[in-house]
Amino acid sequence: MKSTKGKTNKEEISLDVLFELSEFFKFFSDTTRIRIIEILLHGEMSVNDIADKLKIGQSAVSHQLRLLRTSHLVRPRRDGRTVFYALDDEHIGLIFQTGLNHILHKKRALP
Amino acid sequence: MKSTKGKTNKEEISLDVLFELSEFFKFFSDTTRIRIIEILLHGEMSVNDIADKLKIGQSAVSHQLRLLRTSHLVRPRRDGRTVFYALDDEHIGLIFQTGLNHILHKKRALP
DNA sequence: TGAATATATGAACCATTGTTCATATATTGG
DNA sequence: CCAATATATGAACAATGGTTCATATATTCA
Repeated sequence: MKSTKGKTNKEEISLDVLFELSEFFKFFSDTTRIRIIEILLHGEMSVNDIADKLKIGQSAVSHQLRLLRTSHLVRPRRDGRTVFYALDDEHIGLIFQTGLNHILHKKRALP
Repeated sequence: MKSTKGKTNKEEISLDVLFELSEFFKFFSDTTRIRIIEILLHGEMSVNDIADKLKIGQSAVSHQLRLLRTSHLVRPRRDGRTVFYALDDEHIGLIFQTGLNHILHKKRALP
């Protein structure tokens, strides 16, 4: 058998892919980053505005944005001296929402 | 307005929930843990068998399992001296698969 | 009960990571 | 060009996290 695309299957998942997968989830596993992601789900925003909104340093935000940018989760758009960041990956919202649903369902004790 | 359950909405998400969400994604953000989770997606398995299969120490596996058990992601079942672990949360498969699909799509350059 | 086997746990250790501080780079308006 | 503003970046630091080692606990079988 070769490939049963989609759905849950019992095929072997390579170590490489599992590693990438854990690396991918890492982006969502930090409070600052997930707050940034949540903000960007509503639309693009400048670095300073993000920092102000989260009440954390500009540098911290910039460092995290670099991480996300390097991995193509966010995309910068320069307008004059301000840089606006937006989500660069359509799947991010889905991952975020899937996790969020889990948390909320658990909280409300809904199976 | 009170609550628009489900789907994507633009309601405020509390800091607490965002924190919990990042904590939840943390379980998937380590190679060892995600490999354990992947194994358990196929069904329950004993601690030693997991360690053997992953070729890592029994202690390391046990430590990670405790973490997952404490957070109710896995559930132990004792049979004699061996303890079998199984996934204890129906949403785990969904999260895993959602992330996996993202990785695979990205790899195959399918938008 | 005592040896053997399976799992759990605590402490120590090293690596990773997120923040801060200082500073560099970039852009605009005067 | 110069001052002001916005963002980026490197180094240092503290905290967190995952593994290992040694040992404890639990269970079965002879």
